[in-house]
Amino acid sequence: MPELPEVETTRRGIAPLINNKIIQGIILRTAKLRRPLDPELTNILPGRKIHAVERRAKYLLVRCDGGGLLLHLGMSGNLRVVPASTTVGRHDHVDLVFSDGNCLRFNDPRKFGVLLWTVGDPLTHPLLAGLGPEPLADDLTGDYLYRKSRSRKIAVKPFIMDQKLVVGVGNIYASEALFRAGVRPDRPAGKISRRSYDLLAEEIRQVLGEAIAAGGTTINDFRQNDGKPGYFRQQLRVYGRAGEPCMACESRIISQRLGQRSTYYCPQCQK
DNA sequence: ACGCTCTCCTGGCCGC
DNA sequence: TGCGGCCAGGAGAGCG
Repeated sequence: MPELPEVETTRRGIAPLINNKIIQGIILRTAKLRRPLDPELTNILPGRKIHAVERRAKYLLVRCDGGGLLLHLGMSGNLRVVPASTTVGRHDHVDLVFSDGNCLRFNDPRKFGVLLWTVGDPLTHPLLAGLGPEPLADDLTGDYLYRKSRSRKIAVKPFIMDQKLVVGVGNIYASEALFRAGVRPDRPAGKISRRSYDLLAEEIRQVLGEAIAAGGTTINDFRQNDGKPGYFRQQLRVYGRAGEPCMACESRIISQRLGQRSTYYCPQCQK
């Protein structure tokens, strides 16, 4: 589900609803997400106040007194703020309960999510240590991608999805950005020109920005905090469109398996 | 270091 | 209607 735009959409949805709230308790209904949930959370959290909800890569950072919660939505995670008395549904694994009677409810069918407490600044956690630059900041440039890619044989699509290179580009937006930049996803990263990387860096920023503006992309179950889907799906040009005509040239969109992930591209527009 | 595969988990869909 | 197989928005682990 969530790539950077969906995580950012989630952040913007919940931040005003949980900022400055006091945590009264936490309810853990499963022992284990991608990492085991620490039962100590029930002792650590009560009484702490939330100061900010930030995002780094696809992680959400909920800053509190003395530390912060690090949250990753995995493939299928979803966060909503609801009254704590709301009926618990299937896969509602965690409630962060506030003293105002509401709770932040974490639902994750596939249990690929992560939730853990970090002492001090959550940005210093090892999970975040090796991450690449934020694509929406100015530090993602064509020059950077070009330099990092020299002598790399990996296909450019899995290359730009590597969070150590640049964060936030997942399977949907990787295909979309490569289409917009006119680059075939299976080309070796090291063989792509500086000019193409300039374009690609720009298109990554562009497509992520547009997706955030649309509230993210809903394929199956992603929901914004108000329960509405993300509307960017209508603007996808290649993802999920195998066999359909290219919006630019009418060629049939091709689907190909690359690094175990479905990839979509136009054989005419992308070279 | 790099490139590749497997793995965690559940649900939905497709074909038989 | 049931069942097996495959696929799904992520990413860490382990292998050669």
